[in-house]
Amino acid sequence: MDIKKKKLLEAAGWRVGSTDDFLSLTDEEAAYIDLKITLSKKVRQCRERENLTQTQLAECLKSSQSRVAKIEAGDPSVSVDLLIRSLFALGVTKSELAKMLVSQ
Amino acid sequence: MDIKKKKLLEAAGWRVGSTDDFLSLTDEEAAYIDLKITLSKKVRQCRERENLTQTQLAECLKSSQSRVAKIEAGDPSVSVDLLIRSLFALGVTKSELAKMLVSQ
DNA sequence: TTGATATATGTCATATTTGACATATATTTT
DNA sequence: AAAATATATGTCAAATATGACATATATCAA
Repeated sequence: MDIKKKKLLEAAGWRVGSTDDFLSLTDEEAAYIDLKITLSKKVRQCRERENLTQTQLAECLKSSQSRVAKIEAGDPSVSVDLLIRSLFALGVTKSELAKMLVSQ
Repeated sequence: MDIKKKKLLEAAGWRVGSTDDFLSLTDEEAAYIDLKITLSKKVRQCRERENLTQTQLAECLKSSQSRVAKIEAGDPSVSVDLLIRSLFALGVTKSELAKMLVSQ
């Protein structure tokens, strides 16, 4: 059993029991989940750096506090689109985004 | 945002920089569209480098040729999620993805 | 402790994205 | 040239993501 992949899924909020789905997680699926986790952590980091509450960031995004909470929790219902739009709303540039990907 | 104007410009192969004035986009909207254009170009680049047809890539993605065409055309109906999953399916790593963002 | 504020979680109707299909148009091969 | 192959475009039902809401649980100051 691949512990790394299991931790990826669990951290992302997926229910990982003893299902066969988990075992067949491909590299690209793992990379995708890994990316989402990375980005979600960065959103929280950037928001706290700007001293914003989740509610305030939600206003910038024209979203809701509960969705921002899900963004930062790496909830499976949150798309990479929303994660990246959140970072852009926090003033992150494309090259800063690139750095975020390599610096874990 | 005006989806029709966006699509018009995309079909015409618009460049970043002129989009701001023409569509009066916010910085974050411009950054988001710029990112999508960058990624869509990279998908085509990577696919051709691998000597795959759109149909073959579609098989890897469990999608369809027509959607791959839309991915590479930067169609507004295509999410960043799908763009990035396409790149991962083409074997691109997270750090390579990061380089793509800065090298344009 | 209490109250105030911030964050987390669950649900759901609506909105957006999706693969699939038909078909048009290039592009290449013979 | 035609035939074969590749790519583009439009449409649509189904799948997925979304904001909004209720409410639970922290966190912190008075």
